[in-house]
Amino acid sequence: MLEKNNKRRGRPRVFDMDAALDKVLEVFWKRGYEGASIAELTETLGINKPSLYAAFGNKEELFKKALSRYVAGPVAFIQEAINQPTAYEVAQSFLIQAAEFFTDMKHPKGCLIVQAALSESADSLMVKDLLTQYRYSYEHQLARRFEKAKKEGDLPADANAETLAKFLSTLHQGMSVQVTSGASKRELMEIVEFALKSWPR
Amino acid sequence: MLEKNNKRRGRPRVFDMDAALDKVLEVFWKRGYEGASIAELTETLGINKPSLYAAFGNKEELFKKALSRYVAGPVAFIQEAINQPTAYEVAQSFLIQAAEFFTDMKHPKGCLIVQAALSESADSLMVKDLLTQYRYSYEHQLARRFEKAKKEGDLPADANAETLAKFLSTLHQGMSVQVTSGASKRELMEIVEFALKSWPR
DNA sequence: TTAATAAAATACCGAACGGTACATAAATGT
DNA sequence: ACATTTATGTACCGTTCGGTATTTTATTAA
Repeated sequence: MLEKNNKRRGRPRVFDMDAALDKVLEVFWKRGYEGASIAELTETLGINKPSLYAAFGNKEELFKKALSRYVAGPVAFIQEAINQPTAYEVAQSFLIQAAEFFTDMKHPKGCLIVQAALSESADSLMVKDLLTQYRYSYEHQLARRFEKAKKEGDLPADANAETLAKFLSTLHQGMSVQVTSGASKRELMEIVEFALKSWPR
Repeated sequence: MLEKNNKRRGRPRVFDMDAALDKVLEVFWKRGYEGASIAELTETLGINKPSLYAAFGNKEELFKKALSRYVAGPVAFIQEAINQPTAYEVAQSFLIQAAEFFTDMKHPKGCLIVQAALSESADSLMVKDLLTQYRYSYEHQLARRFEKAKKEGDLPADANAETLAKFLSTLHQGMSVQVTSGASKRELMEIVEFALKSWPR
């Protein structure tokens, strides 16, 4: 097994890169991509700009690295939802966990992937498109899961897997907006409960 | 009746203020509050910065004036929805018109009030809070309408008017995000149709 | 002990940001 | 004709933006 290389040559880095990326993620999460300034990021980390650029590249690369930690960490609950045994439980798990996640006070409210870059602007175009792809990717995973459910018989044959997935995505994205407007976990749960009433089974 | 005062003293303004505000609105709509720069606004209007500031005040006041035109114009469809005779038709009208509005190619996609200022940042804080109030106000109008529907009997007595209103708001806000990701009118309509299946009546 | 390496801190770059001082031009009131 | 009023164009304000050149410092390899 590979041992961590503690004997790197040159002056040792004074900050931990993974911990730094988690802090960076929080700033992007709160401020959005364009709203997060390099100055705020470096102040948060307690380092100078050249150190930031040397370690992570420019702002866009930095965002992508923080985003990778986001999808590998906080958002992993989506896989748990998809692995539920029935379509109904998939939907229920997805929405309930989203409601809990969005209102968890251990991190900024709402979803980074939904809110970090919604508007059209010249220099955030790549980031906006990247986040759009992520949203579509999650939606597509849900759709495939519901296709499987149709074959397994826990969704009626006439159910539209893509519409069901898009409905969940839309509700998820709306909940992310709601929570930035101050909606509570309890309120989100009531929405979820109502939304699941129309679920076909 | 008051006649339009065509004989104002001093050098006449070279642009029409209402038409200018409509153009300003489009820019804020596309770019968001912070993403819309004074430079882009003045270039769009074909005027210089001092003219803009003299006519409308600073960026925040300018946004508020453009927002007033937004709520008086494009978003007036909400009143039409609220005036429908039954709760179900209110919900149906609200969502269908939102789907049409969001995908209308005559103006930027999505909803200004939902997307213009979602992130937390120092100088857009007032605007963010203002838009949050607007969102809450619309939601509250829906809730009151559904309370009325309960009294009139076209909603069951055990229906929760606030939850129904919040559900519609959430879906509306999610649809606004969906459309900036490229969702079509047809896709939105399928979501709407599905969402209305669970409507109590 | 010295060379090589890599990260640190300082200081700076041009461009864009929101906003304004000031002189000028075009209209009306007297 | 002339003062008054109001909008215009130019030129500028200080600040912040993302990003970097350069020097210094701390470590390892030889």
